[in-house]
Amino acid sequence: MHIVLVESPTKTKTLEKFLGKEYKVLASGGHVRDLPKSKLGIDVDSDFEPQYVIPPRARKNIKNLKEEIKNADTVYLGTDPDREGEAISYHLLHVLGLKNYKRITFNEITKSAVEEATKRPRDIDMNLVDAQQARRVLDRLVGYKLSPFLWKKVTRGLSAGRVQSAALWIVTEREKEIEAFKSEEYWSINALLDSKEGSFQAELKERNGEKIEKGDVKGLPNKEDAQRTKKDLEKAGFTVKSIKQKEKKRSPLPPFTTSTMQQEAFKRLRFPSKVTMYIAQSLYEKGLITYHRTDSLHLSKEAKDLAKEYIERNYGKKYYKERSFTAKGRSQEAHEAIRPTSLSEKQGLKREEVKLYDLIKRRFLASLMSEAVFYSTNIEVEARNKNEYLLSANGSIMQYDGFIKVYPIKFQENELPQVKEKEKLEAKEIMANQHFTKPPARFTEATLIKELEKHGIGRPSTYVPILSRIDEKNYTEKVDKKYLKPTEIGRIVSDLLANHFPFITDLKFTAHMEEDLDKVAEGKRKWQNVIRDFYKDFIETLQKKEKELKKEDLMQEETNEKCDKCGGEMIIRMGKYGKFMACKSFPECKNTKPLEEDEEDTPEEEITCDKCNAKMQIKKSKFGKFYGCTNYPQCKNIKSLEGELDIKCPDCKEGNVVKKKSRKGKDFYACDRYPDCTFTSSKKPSSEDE
DNA sequence: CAGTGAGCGAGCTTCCGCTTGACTT
Repeated sequence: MHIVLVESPTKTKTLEKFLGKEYKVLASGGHVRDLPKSKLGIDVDSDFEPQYVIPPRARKNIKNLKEEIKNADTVYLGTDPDREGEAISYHLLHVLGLKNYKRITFNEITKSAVEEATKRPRDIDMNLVDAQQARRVLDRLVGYKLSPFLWKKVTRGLSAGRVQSAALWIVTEREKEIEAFKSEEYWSINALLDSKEGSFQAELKERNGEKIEKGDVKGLPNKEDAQRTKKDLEKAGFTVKSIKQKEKKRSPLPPFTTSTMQQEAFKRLRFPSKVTMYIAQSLYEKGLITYHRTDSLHLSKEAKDLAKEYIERNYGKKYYKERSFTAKGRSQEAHEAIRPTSLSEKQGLKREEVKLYDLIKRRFLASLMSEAVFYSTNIEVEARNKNEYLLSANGSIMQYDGFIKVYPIKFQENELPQVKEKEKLEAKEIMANQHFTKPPARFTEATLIKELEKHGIGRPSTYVPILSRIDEKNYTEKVDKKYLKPTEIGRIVSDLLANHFPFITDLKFTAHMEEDLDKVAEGKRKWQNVIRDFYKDFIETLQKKEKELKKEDLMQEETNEKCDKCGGEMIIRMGKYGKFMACKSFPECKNTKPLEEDEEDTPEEEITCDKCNAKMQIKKSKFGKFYGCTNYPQCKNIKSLEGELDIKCPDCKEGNVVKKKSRKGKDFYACDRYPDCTFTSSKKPSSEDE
């Protein structure tokens, strides 16, 4: 009897089928040995010797494995073929005290791949294991040294780490960009032009040989300029200058990785990353898709055959196109891309599972289908009056759908009339439109993951935990249930780290680390030397900053308030949820109180409650701000903040129209006499409409 | 497309990357 050890329990049954009765397949369930949770667990004075322990979670399984291997002839270590997988094998070897073992790897769970693997066993690659150890030790040193620094200098319970702090910094910097952004006005001009064959729209591109670009304030910066140009164009003569036509091909996107699956599932299905991964896990356990935590784009021969047969049968031969995908960057290629394991109809799936499965299937099929072909036309139009102008119109028609048949994408079809060169055109209408440049958008879960992946920060198995982390620590919050915004404490932590430990917010740090780890994996460097190089500078700045930075300077502000318990001074301190006022003589006096509301939250003029005549105050709720009676909870009267729309309700003619937010966060307009009047509208009713 | 309001914080916290089942009442 031989035993094969793998990482995921869901693989064991399939493998047993392939390997036959001589083999029993068991799972480690991830890592089986790690640094202790309660202390650093690294002897920094003794060549960074790690002190590994078996985490409580793994104890039971290890006990079971020990029992199982007792009468095994050979133990095959079949963990994933990457850095972490190699380390898991190494730890299994030690924990189980294996003598008779062989290391085998396979990139896909097919009979041939697995049989091949057992024929070619090798030894454990200690260089690869060392690269993992270096990664682990570095992350531990950074996390377990910087977090306590934050406890001392800011407030208890905070955390910092190579990955989470980079993520937080990205969110914080974007917020600063948005705050610093100054919106600028610009105008665009479009002409509706008549030709013999029909009319089309062209956009103004040049004036007297000077380019007018969207958002380029030098072009048409204001209404005056736009109106003057519009007037000039209205009396201008228009001529077709040139017509360019060409075929444009559009290629399908590669099949899903964890990251792109999360992005598309959010875009197309509105699934948060966590939900996507939960559903994917279930599909994987049912054997319907390949492994869902992967950064590989690889498709096996079996996968391509599957797609070929399906595409040719359902859409025709010319729709199939064989392609090979390789991930750019640093994919560890332990698995395939995410794809369906078969293409037969699936039954008994939950509604959400169907949706995600369908998306995965379409994306996979599309990746092996032919390009879509568009016929695109560009018409340039000259105009002349007081000034000379150049306008341009783009048309595009899909000639052949190709992959778009199964994976619809957004594109605009626009057919232009068959004009001829030098043809005179007539302007039916000249339209001047006002625009404003927009600030960059806040990150969503999906776009933040994309950004992290771009810099090689984090792994497929950690994308969701990273998001949870910065959320649980109250470093970020969601705006409109979707956009990430740093909280006050998030900003303080991000700025502190960026100012004093710039390596951690340097997005290239991880990439450099990976280069070093590669050298370790190739046997060109000792892992301890990589760590030592980093640690020397790190611990030096840490010690320097410990002395230099005083919590008082960072966090405490004086106030004019007196403590109403002991009469002492009140100061502003920092907690997990932001600033608050506390008595200076803590811990003798434990008095605290919240800070005054922001000025914008106190009404400009006094509002009195029309039920009990008490004052009303601005309150916040999950649905936004509103006026609440200060007599609460005795008087529960409330008023809407945005009563100043000055539009009478078209239904009851008594109440005022107010803007509200639905549970889903969408704006709508309603009567403020609700529930007496139940008028609603998604658009703003006009005031003249009486 | 329909409701609304806190008040805590200040001695044992914390990392990243693998992987899922759950000691008992």
